[in-house]
Amino acid sequence: MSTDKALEKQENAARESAKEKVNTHDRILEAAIKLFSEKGFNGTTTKEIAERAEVNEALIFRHFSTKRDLYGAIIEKKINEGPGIEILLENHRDSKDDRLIFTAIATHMFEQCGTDPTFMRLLHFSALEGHDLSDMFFSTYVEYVNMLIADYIDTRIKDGAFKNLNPLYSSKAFIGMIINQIIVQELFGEKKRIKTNKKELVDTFVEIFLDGLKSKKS
Amino acid sequence: MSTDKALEKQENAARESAKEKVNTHDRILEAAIKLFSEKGFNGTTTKEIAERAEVNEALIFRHFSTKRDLYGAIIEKKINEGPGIEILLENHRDSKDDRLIFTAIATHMFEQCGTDPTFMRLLHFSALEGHDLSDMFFSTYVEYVNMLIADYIDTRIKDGAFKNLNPLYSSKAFIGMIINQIIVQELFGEKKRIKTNKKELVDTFVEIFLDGLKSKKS
DNA sequence: GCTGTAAGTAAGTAATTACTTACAAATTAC
DNA sequence: GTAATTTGTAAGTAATTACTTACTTACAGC
Repeated sequence: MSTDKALEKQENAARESAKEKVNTHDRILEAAIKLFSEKGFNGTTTKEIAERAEVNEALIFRHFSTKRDLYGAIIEKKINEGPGIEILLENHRDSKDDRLIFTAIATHMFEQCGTDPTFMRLLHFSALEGHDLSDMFFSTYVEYVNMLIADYIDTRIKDGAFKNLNPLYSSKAFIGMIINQIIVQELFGEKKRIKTNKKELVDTFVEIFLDGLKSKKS
Repeated sequence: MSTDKALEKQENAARESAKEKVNTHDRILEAAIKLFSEKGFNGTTTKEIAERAEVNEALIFRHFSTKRDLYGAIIEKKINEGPGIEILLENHRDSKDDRLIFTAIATHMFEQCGTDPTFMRLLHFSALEGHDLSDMFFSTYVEYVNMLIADYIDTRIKDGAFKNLNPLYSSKAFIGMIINQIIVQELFGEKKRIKTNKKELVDTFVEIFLDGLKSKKS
């Protein structure tokens, strides 16, 4: 019996250390991210979140005073993660290999959204449902990335490599191609119905974009 | 007094005929479209709809057996309205004036979404919230328009005017530029924060797209 | 061992939800 | 004119919602 009890205690300790490592706070956050991204703020109940996090519902309100607070914490967390596209541009900026750079950007965005489809949904839900932090969410990702790319295009115009088009609008053209494809795939479920050759798609986008931008001289 | 009463009756009749012309059914639909597009399915209550439509809440359930039914009716209505882009293509198809055609398409899409911003929001909400008819909604608009444009591009490739790129992916590139801009404007509220020169934007998009597609010979 | 604090829980609350019912008024059919 | 049918309404229902409360358990510091 004493061995039984000792074993049980050991097991409990092990389970607890494993469970406690991923603490309650994070478990709630994780569950909420999943659910909010699937069904939006209004479509998700605190009861569901509690069940998914395997946590008593009352605990949610110890950690986050309000459901909206929890939502805000999630958006803030995602904002702090950042887009992670700067590195790509920084790494290849000096090479001035436009095809390489824009292919890398497109591929990166597709991969990021492919591995974490919750993100796009969360971003869109927050915009549609009009969350307070939605603007920050948006400017951290959409506007920021837009600015980075516009900046690169601007230098290439000054190099004489690109036509003298509005760099911001040109950037929007490129991002638009990619983001819209991601939206169509992830939000509207095209992914499940139509098979897309991602490499050919990216190549087509980059080809059109670069040939569209290149100055006539070249 | 009799004149008063007669006048009152006349007024009532006039008001009623004016109000009845826009019958209860349509008033409910109209109010629901507005609200669902603003706050989504889960964010909208039947009480709100009734208030906005100036109709007793119970009447909603006489006309639509369920809240979800009402939502379905709205989507179906929007589906039947159609995108209205075929005419543009049909009108200019034989001119083979690519710049004219694609400028017309872009302008048309911007204008349509600018005058009825409810539509884009409704489309997105239905996709995110996973409504049954969302797929049809999507294929009627997004896939259909995509196909029309891909078709035109295909003929231009066969004319030797465009490079031999995948027509569907090329079409996606063009639509992506525009739709993403509309989403950013209407859903994420860029419209209110940043002033965009719509003409320059459209010209930039068309310039990039066409020069990107044009075969080298020309 | 005792005490103060944090973690966890079961039960409940008031408000809101989609939807119903039972009834009155108006309109139409004959 | 009256019967039938449609149109409108006030009040209610059961279920669900976000959030609370009052209580127990686990653990840390001394």
